[in-house]
Amino acid sequence: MSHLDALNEPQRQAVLCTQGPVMIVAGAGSGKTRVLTYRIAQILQQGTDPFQILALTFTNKAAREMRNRIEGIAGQQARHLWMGTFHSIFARLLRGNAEKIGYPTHFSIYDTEDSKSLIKTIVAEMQLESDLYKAGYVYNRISSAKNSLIGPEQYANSAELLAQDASASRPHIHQIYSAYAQRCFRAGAMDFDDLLLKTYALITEHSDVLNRFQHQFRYILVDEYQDTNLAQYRIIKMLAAAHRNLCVVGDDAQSIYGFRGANIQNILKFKDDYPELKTFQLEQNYRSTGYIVQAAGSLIARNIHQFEKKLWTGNEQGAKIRLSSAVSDGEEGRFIASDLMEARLRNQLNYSEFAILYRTNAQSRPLEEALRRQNIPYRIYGGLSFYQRKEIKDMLAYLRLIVNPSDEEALRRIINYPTRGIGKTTLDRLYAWAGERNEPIWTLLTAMADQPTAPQGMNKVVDFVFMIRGFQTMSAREDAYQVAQHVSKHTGLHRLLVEDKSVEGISRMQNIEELLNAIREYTEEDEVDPATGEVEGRDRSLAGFLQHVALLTDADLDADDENAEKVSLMTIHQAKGLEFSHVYVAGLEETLFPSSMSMESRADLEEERRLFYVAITRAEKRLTLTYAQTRFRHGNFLYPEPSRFLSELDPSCLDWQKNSGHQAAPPFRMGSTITRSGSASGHSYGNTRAQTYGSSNGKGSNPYGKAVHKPVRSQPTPSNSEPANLVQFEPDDTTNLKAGMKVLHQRFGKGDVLSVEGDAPDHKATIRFIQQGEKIILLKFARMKIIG
DNA sequence: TACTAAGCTCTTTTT
DNA sequence: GAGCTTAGTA
Repeated sequence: MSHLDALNEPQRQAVLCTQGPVMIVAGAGSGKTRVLTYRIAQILQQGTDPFQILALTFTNKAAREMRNRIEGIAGQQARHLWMGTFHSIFARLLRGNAEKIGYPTHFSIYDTEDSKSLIKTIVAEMQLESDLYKAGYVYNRISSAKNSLIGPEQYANSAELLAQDASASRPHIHQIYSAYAQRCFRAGAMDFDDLLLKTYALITEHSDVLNRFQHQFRYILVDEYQDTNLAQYRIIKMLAAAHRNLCVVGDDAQSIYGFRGANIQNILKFKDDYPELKTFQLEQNYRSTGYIVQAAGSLIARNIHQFEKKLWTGNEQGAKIRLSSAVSDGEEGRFIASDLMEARLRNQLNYSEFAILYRTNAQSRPLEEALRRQNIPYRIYGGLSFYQRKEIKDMLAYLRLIVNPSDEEALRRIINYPTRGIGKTTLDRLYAWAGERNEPIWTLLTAMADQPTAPQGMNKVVDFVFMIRGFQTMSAREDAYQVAQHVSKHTGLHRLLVEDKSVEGISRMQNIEELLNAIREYTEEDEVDPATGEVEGRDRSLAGFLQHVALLTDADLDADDENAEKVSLMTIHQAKGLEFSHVYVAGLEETLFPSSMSMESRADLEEERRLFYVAITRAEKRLTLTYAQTRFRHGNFLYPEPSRFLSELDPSCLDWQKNSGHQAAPPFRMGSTITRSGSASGHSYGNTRAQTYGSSNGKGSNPYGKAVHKPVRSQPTPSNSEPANLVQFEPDDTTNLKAGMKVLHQRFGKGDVLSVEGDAPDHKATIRFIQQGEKIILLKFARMKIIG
């Protein structure tokens, strides 16, 4: 048992105590993954069949990493562990028992986009006001109901929920929910939440199934237990009921998924369910330097709802946490980029040892711009994932339809794409018929196709049916790659993309090719499927691939890219579980972090604080916090205060950078300062009244384009920081950036200095600038579409 | 029916 | 800034 030497005493105990209910409270950086892997290895060494061990994580990445590490200790048998995300493991359990709850074996999995699209059609069909019943809102409502195991009937019978909806003047949510559930069922489709909800239904309604699982899984381990919701909690509890060898690992201080239904009480109250529980606390942080651990501790101590614990480290004290303010979001990016560059050269570091973290995905843009300008390679996580791109979803929709022709979202997507003359009126008729009979549209379509002559106006539709049927016959014989390639050619999808010679078109084509490659690799390689945990007897059919792909996320895509020399950019949520030598956290501003949506309730604010805690504890050696005094968001300039969280950190851990060198940007460059301070240093603008130049559409007095006045939200303290004469200038499509600048010159006189960094002559531009006396200060231009 | 341009909205985190 | 809707045209 020599490998256990690598563990400290609490870790060792947690590993060796394999029997009965166990809770491991593992502080940030305390070696949680290590304990989990050694524990599983330990259970295997006691002679347990890997098939009897169930290990649940929240991300494929965590599962994959753990499997690899266990394989390193315990060898090949690690491949047969039931290890994966809640969603993928439950999907696998559901596949095997789908018919018991009335679903086809190859049920589809709707992603958020599919779900919202379906909700939108239902709202339209029910003739409800689409402003009130916005898809996102309704989806969240339904999702949180499902996460609390509330089905449509229970929803309709819950006085509390109905009252909530009524007071939000959206009384029809329960009807939408009911229709939505019906339509998903009719389509043989489950959304993400259904994977939990239906698993729960399966094991509560079919005791034989529950029994089988209960006896199969002698050992159950759950990672990130603080992020489980009610559905997950109940399912785990039922599965563990026979053997009671349940081990949960988590850190209440890192519970950051409340918005997704995660209930921190699951970990705080875990002992109530298991009185014989053994608890192990891992409090020694191996990851970070002293100041970082201390600052993190001082922050999280402000939260009331948590376990009593003291995180400590034996590591050296290290450097203090640096705190820096920038004049604008662009300046913030430039500061980070140049600081990063300098630190890298001075300390001989690899780019991959740096991460830039932020609260919202939208913050990545100015950061990316700054990095590109300095030629710093970066990898950005999140945003549009590969599998959410339009062309990929189109292709997948064909494949989904082949496997499950009832899948109405897939059908809707591609029945007329590429266009084949099946227009809106035709579709409306089909939907109406299907609705009347409550049958999948496909049933209707095949009925039409099997008649000797097609009904009026349905010839094209019948052609479509025969095409899909042809694909189906093929997929019975060939593997996924063959089918996909055939589909790409015979639907016209391929031709459509090849003909598009624009930059976007070419990249779309490349994406399709990448998808085909991924499919081929899937059919050939022998690696463990991270989404299903299967390797031998792996399903190489189309159905297998779709199952595999439905639950992948962006973070899973290019695992081989992981060691590339690139700076990582991601939201803090995505950074959970990761660590970096040098970390920047950008955008520490009130209303952004904490988010304005989380400032109402104490619980929400505590979650934001935990999120900041997660951000801080990602850093090993050096942590830099930044905020901007001006932020351009969604077409408006904001003037946020520094985040309250900054003042919650133990000041003895902080090193305030006195705005060194970054206070006053040189004039006439993008991102120039907009502050109008009454004091000595600032600029003074004579005219504070907003002006609008030009008229609309090039047809009026201004032949070059139009200018739109944007109302400016001023700071509560009106004494400073209010931009004067903010104008947005939008050249029309015949005007490129240079021409746009020329227009500005003409309008404001030759003496005015106006320039942009870089050159983008092929781009349509949105230009924002202010007039300062006789001068124009360019604040920002944003590249838009490339002109033909 | 298909395509394009213009207009409007809203602003968090994700398996 | 992007996604979606609407209006207008071929």
